[in-house]
Amino acid sequence: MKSNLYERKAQIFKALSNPVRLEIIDFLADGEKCVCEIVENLNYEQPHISKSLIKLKEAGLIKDRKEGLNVYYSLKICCMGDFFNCLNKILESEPKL
Amino acid sequence: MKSNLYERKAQIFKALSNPVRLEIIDFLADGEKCVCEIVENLNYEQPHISKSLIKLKEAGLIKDRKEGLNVYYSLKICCMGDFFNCLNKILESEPKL
DNA sequence: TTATAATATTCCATTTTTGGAATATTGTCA
DNA sequence: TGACAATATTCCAAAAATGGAATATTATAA
Repeated sequence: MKSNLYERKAQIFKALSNPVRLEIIDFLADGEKCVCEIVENLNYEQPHISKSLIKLKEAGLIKDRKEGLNVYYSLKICCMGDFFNCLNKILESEPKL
Repeated sequence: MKSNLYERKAQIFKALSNPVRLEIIDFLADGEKCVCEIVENLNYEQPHISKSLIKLKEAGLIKDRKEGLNVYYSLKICCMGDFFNCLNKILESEPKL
């Protein structure tokens, strides 16, 4: 396996290594959302959300679709759900958080 | 879902967000290895490997077992393999790396 | 054209990560 | 005990991430 493949994977995990971005991913698991919906539902400033979305998109984890003034984001990687479910199970049974 | 659960998950992804640590995880997928084997097989300085292992251990991704002078590390999270396989498939079919 | 709503970008100070180099710790054996 | 092998720790400067605040861009509608 090539070194740049590790770099690429590291980029994906780096995009996921932030609580705000994880919360966004979780929210998008419900289906496509526009930025305004994300801003309304999660409690962060709009520029913060916007920057987070861009980082997730650069990593290839989400994709966007423009429609008029709105930009809709949705998940792009299918296997994320399984991994997150597994992590959740492990974390729920963790002795101390 | 609680905020500290996102923090905890972010910690896990942060531990995975580095090419050297991903290479170590890959090497450990083969089974338990001592630090010396890891140092011999991957081309990094021993202190670098040691620090990487500790970060992975703190995140709860690997565990260690001491035996004499040696310390053996092994993977602790089962579902990682599936997710990595899925990521590999996606990355292999990516237009440009 | 102008105002406005939705989203993105820039700037910036603070914190965190990174990886190299030197050194410390620990266990074993003679 | 003393030497040595395996591993961990500390120190440090450079690089990157973080998140707040202000501002810019873009599309639409009046």
